[in-house]
Amino acid sequence: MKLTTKGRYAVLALTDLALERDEDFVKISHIAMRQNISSTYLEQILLKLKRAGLVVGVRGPNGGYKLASEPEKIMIADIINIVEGKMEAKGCVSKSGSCTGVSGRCMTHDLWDELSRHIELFLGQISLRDIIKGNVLGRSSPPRAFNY
Amino acid sequence: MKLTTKGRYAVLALTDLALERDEDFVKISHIAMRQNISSTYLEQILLKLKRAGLVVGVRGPNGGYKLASEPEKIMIADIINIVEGKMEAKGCVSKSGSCTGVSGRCMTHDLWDELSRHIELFLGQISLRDIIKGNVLGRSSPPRAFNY
DNA sequence: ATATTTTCCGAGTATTTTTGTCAAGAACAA
DNA sequence: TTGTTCTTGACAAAAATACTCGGAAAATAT
Repeated sequence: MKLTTKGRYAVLALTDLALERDEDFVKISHIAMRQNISSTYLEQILLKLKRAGLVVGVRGPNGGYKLASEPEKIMIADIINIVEGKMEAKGCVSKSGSCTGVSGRCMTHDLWDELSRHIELFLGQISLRDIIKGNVLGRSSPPRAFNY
Repeated sequence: MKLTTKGRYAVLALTDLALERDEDFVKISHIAMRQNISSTYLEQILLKLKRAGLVVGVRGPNGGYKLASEPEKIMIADIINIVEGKMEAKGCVSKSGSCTGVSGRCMTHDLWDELSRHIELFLGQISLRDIIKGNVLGRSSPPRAFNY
C-alpha cells in the first residue's frame, strides 16, 4: 500500500471541509492555513478529488470547495485511492496476469494481495463522519476474537 | 505503512530460504538468480536481516545464509519492520507528542494510528511457513462477519 | 601459505517519487 | 471592466529508493 503525505493531506482537507459543511464554500487558502499545508500543493490534491466527484469547486469570488455529498458517504479508502492511485501492494505482477519468477515461484503473491484487500476493507469502513466524530478507535478489532 | 521493493525482496528471499531449509547454506547469488533480484542489492537486505538475528550467515566456500529459526516462528511483520524501518503511518507527530496543527486540529491522528496497528496485526499473524504452505488466503476475513 | 570463495561493510551513484513553485488562463461577481 | 479565485500544466527542488562498487574479513581447499 502507498500512504504518503498526499493521502494524508487529502484526508485532512476533506475532514476540514466536513467540519465546515454549513458554510458555502471553503477556499483552498483557508484549508491550507488551518491544516498547515502548502496551498499550491493542496490545489493539485483537491483537483483530483474534484475530478473524481468527491468535492465540488466553484471559481470566482466566494468560490472554493465543498463536499459533494454527506460526510458519512465518503469513505477514507475512496479518498486515498483517488489521490494515490489504486492501492498496489502486489509486487509481482506480470503482464500475463499470473506472476512467474525466473524459477516460476511467486509464493508471496497471495500475501500482498490479501494485505491490499485487508487495508482496503479497513479504510472502506471508515467515513469522514467517523473521523470528525472520533469514531475511529476500536474498529480494528482482531479478525477472530476467540483466537486470543 | 511503507511497502517497497526492499520489503518484498526480503520476504521473497526468506521464503526462498524457508523452502531450502534442508540444504546447509544458500548463497546470495543463488537466491538472487532464482528470485530475479540484483544480488548486490540483496546483500544489503540480508545483512540487515542478519543483524536483526533472523538469519545466520557464514562466509567462505560453501557459505551462505540460513534461517535462524523455524519458518513458523518468523512473521512477515518482523521482516518488513526490519528492512523498512518501523512502520509509520501517522503523519501528525510533533516533538511534543500530542499533535497540534495550526488551528489545533488533528482529527486524523487516530485514523493513521489504527491503520498502522491493523496492518501490523495482519502481517504479524502470517509466518513464512504460511506462505510456503499457501495458508495466506482467508486470513483477512471481515472483522465482524455478521455485519455482512 | 596461498588462492578462492563468500559474506561483510561503507560509501557512492542513479533513478524515481514526492513535494512544491510558477505563470498563464478561465470563470465569475461587482 | 476589474479584481478575485479557481484551473491547468509545466517545471524545479528535495527526498527517498534502488542499485553499484571496491575492498576487507573469514572460511575453506589445495
